[in-house]
Amino acid sequence: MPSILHLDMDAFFAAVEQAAKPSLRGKPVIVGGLGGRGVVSTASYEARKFGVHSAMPMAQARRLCPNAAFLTGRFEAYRQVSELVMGLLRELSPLVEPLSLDEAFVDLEEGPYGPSLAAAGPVAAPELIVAIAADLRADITERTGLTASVGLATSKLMAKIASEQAKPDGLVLVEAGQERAVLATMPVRALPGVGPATEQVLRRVGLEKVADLTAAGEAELVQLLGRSHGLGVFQMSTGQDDRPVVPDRDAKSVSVEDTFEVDLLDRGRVLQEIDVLTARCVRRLHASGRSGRTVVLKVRRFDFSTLTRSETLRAPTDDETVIAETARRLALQVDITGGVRLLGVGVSQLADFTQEDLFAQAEQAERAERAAAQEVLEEVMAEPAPVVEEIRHWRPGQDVTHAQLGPGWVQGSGVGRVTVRFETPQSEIGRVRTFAVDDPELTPSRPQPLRPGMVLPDEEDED
DNA sequence: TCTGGGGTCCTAGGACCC
DNA sequence: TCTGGGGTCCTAGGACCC
Repeated sequence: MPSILHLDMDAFFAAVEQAAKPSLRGKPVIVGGLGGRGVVSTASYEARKFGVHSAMPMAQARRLCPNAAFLTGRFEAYRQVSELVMGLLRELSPLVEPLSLDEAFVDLEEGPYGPSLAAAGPVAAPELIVAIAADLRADITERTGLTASVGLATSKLMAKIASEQAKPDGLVLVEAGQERAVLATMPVRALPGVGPATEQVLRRVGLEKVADLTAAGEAELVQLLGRSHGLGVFQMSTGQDDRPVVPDRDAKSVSVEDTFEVDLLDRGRVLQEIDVLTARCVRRLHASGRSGRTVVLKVRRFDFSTLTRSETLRAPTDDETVIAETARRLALQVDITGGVRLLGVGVSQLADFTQEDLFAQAEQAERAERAAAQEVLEEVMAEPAPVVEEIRHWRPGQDVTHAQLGPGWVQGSGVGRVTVRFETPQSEIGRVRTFAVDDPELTPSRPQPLRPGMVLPDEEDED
């Protein structure tokens, strides 16, 4: 009996922007990194008509759809909506497994509708579950103004494939027993876990449709893709998937990274940026109340070649100094000739406690070991850090409030000016005004709720 | 047109231990 | 003495997902 639901919000980030900004409704909206090296995070359906899609370089998106609104992400707003939606899902079952801000699995069998579903029998159960899902979709739209697509099936695999088929703003049920028939004619890429590399391997031997995979058999797929992946792909091709819906999965790593507008050329700058990244990483670590034992440094060079260097400490830590020193030490092992495009700092092997003096002695010992390496660092770091000029910069899409004119959002800025449109989710299309970038009456602000009564999650969730 | 940021899982080799 | 076999940990890289 189908009891797994997969929910996917339609063009989520872009849809939140359109809900929040009346002037953008019905217009192409593109959310992503706006710098020279940015990529598209989400494109609204209006923008997709121009060929714009996720992960596309922003420069290309601008050429394809020059009249779109280009906005940076407002994750606080997305998180608000996400929490509301996840809350609605949890009313259907305790078994809710979020995959991202805009996607989740739900196992309805374990929720209040479970008994009715079990009792309904093969004919009535599908009708009941479709009714439940239809209510859910209506609920989401009423509470957020956004649309969601839903897939219903007997497994996570099929529910996810069904929701993909349902997009946008739809609902698809795969009835029990129909799994293989639904999959058979789909391209292999439709299977989650089959990406460009796997697709190529399969295509080389003439496997293009999911039915081809089943026909090829387990042994051949294992040969082509390795044991784990091969088995998985074969199982999926037959529509078999008994993975449970698992709520509250703990994160296994915390990491931050930054791509620079211009490649970093000297090691001093690299080390400096590592400190900045470490501070951000540690903030997130603290917020989650955890500590980690392995420190990972990621470096992407000018030619896009990417490498990682890691070091496992004797005990978990959440100490910024320890993590920064470890990451710096790792950085000294990397050849940066030609320039560094991206740096990342991460922590894995997370432990569930916040470190107090439990491991203080171990830390002491490590400090001693590090002293020598530190001396080397000091030399490299001898040059003074350039003063970062603290100019307030306004990013398109950002929420602001004007002391007289109230809430609005940044449409654009440049040559000392910032343009703001004064509108809110409930207002009419607002008017545009231009200010000096340092106008004291203009301040950044928190997102407006999409609906009057919409509950705001706690502020300190940060980052 | 040069390619984000946050993750997960898997593989494989070498160290190390019994 | 001329060569094991398994288990676990660490490190690095790659595929994939949203």
